Formats: sequence, C-alpha cells, structure tokens
Amino acid sequence: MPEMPEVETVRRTLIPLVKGKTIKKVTLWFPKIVSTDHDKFINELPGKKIIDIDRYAKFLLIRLTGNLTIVSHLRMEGKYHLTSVNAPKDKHDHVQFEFTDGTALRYNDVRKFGRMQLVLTGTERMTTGIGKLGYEPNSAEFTDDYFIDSLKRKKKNIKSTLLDQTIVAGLGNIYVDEVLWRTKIHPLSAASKISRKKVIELRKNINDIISLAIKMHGTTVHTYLDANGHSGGFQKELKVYGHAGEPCVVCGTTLKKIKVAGRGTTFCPHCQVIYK
DNA sequence: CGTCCTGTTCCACG
DNA sequence: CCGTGGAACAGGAC
Repeated sequence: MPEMPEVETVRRTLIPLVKGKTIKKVTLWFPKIVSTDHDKFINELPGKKIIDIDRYAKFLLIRLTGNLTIVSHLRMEGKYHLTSVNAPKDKHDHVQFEFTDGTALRYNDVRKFGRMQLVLTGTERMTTGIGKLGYEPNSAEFTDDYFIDSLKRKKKNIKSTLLDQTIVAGLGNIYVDEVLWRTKIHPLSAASKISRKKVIELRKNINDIISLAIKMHGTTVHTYLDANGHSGGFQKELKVYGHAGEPCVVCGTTLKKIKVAGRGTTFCPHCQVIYK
C-alpha cells in the first residue's frame, strides 16, 4: 500500500521520466479513475507540458502548464509506468497520457481504487481531499505542542487516530503499526490518555521511521513498485507488520494480530502498554 | 464460491 | 454542525 514514503519514491522516480514532456492525447480506459469532469480531462490536457511533480502526504500533484494540476491518489495499488505508445495495454492499465515524443505514461491499478482530479493549480486544498489533511511528518508545523494538543482532543484510540490523516497525514496501516511498536504504545490506547512524554517520543518515531523509509525507497509488502518498477527496501526493517505469530525482536513474546478500525493490526502484547 | 484485505470517501448516527 | 464508525468501492489470494 503506498503510504507517504512510497508516494515520495514514486514522485522522485517519476520526475525524470516525464518532466518536460508535452501531452498529446489522454485515454481513459476506465473513466471512473478520474473523479472530475471527463471531457475536460480529455480535452484540456493535450498541449500541456509537465513542469514538475509535488506531493502532499499521499497525494501526488502533477504540475502542468496552463495553471493546471492533476491531483493523483494511488490508494492501495495504483502505479505509474512509462511505455511506448504502442506497447500492449495491460489488463489493469486504466489511464494513458500519450506524449509528443512517442512515449506514454500509464496509470495501472488492480483494485481501481485510485483517483485523479484535474484542478486549477493553487486550489488543491479547496477542491480535493488534501483540504482535510493534518500536517506531514517532519514538517515545521508538526510540533510536539501541536501533536500533544491534537491528541488530547481525540476520543478515539491511537491507531484509528493516526490512520485518519487529520492530525498527521501520510501514515497508513504499515507505518502506524511500526511507530506504535517502536514507541511501545498499544494500538487500542485512548489517544487522549497517552502521556506527554510518550507523545513526544511518538512524534520523534513517526518522523524517524518516515525519513528512514523514504531513504530506503519505501516498503514493498504486497505489490508496491516505484515508477521504474523497482521494489522498496524498508520491508526488511519491519518489526511487526506482516510478522504476526512471530516472536517480538525485543522481548520474544509472540506478536498478536487484532482488528482495529477495521484494519489488521499487529502488536506486541508485552512491550506495548495500553493507556486508558 | 465465500471471505478477507485495504485508503479514502461518503453517509448515517448520536 | 461535528466527531465517529461503518459501508462501499474492486478484484486477487486463499
């Protein structure tokens, strides 16, 4: 599942493949991927050049000339890859951006959950899900005081809180399990009851784990690949996610898997303390 | 064949 | 109106 480190890796690998290219034609093989007006998407993009690609949390922002931005969310299995225009279409290729140089950027998504929106550059926060997001890990705004205050107000458990993106945006199921294990906080702990000291530690671990995962080009556990088709490297560093039933590397207790907020959640019943 | 899985959005509820 | 929780989405794995 692409979370912030994987999306950042896609951004970095995609830029050299498409920056400076001019779109010649757009094909929507599965139109539902585009959640803004389809005619506009098909008619306004030809002639526009890709200037750059930005990112906020798990959203990619493909910057185009003409003051346009394609906001792209990969959801669970979305991928981009560059091919020749003539390459046979994969069963799960859903959108194609054909360039004037004969290459094409294709969006491939087995689950078809990913979404793209065409918006005016600068209006992203108003017109897409980005508006509801909290601050990013490692951003200047994501401070101890902000995090302590925000968690105090929450009535949910810490796992649901970190997954919901409204306080800190970019973590998904994998990194939430990892940061909670590293901070020794039980996923069902009440977000508002975690001590000040542990919240500070949690913020540091979120920042550290996200930074390290970006450095290692993300995590490939199911099907995630970057724009060059390469796997990530952080899966080797995972201590709990995908390791249910195995011994905790710190204390040897068997890691347990439960469901929290409808998500599979792996944790160490011995190391991770419940605050309630 | 039925169930599970999964990020975000949408909707219902209190 | 707001926070919360659960369904919906889609299809491959088991």
